[in-house]
Amino acid sequence: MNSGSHHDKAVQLIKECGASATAARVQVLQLLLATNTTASHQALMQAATNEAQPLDKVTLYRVLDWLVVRGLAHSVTGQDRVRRFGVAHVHHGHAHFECDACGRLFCLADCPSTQPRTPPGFEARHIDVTVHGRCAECLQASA
Amino acid sequence: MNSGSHHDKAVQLIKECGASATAARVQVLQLLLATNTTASHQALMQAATNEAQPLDKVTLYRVLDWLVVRGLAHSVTGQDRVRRFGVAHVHHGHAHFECDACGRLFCLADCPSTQPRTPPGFEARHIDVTVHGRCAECLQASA
DNA sequence: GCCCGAATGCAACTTGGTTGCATTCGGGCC
DNA sequence: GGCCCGAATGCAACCAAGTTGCATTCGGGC
Repeated sequence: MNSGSHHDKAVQLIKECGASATAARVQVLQLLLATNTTASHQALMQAATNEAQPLDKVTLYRVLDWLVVRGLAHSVTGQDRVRRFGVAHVHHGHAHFECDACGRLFCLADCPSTQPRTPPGFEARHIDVTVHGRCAECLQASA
Repeated sequence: MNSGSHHDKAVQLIKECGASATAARVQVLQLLLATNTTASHQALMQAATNEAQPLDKVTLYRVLDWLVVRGLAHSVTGQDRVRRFGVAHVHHGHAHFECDACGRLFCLADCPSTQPRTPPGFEARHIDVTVHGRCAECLQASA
């Protein structure tokens, strides 16, 4: 994991929003860039602590909110009621894979999903597709 | 709302599981039958209280769990981290509509959605489609 | 009527998340 | 360089959803 380049990338992305790249923002975005799935608040706290850069849970919540509002991150709520965050890529028909065993969420390549009919009077904004099952890791672990 | 028939229907459904139709179970299932969308734990508590049949929150959680396990109800977690429950119908490709304004979940008729490719080593069990937008009520309210 | 397991109710607790407020940071201005 | 002001941070207290442990009650079989 090339954390140096993630650091630079993070700073760049934040600067592009016209905001100052504070330590907390850079750190969180860097952690998100370093994961290829999505990370829960808890996991991010842990990761920050492991890097000897512990950050306040409130700051983390606020930074995550900020990143989501700015469109740099996106959040998804799993069946376990836990929100998970990932870096945002431009995506349409964005699908997720949720592992029923470990609860982690993975982003899937875009999929050509047809929109179901909505009842009359309802306005559809976007459609969210989640595939449930077991991730490779959990499958191996249980084998 | 014909609550008498809902009561009988509830008793019947529970009996069909070979379980005793206790007051709490009948009441909760009856409430679920009476709603055509889904109801949160909180809404059910409120409804029970309104009917002068208040029930303990723990009992409600346990009854809901029981109903889900027995296949009489199903639960869905919304973006607001709140689980909502509805009566279960047999459905494949079952889609939901989640109102971004009021957070309520509606069941949509089955939809012919194509399953996205999963990464190698992943096992897909089922696919969950949720349409986001505004429900008729919230649209009217904001107009 | 008695017994036993299942169902219920209460209280205490855990977890994910929020709010309020005081402090610190950092960048523009003199 | 020093000052000022708003934004960002950190702490503590709080809240809501959900869970756990345990004592009590219900209800059906004997």
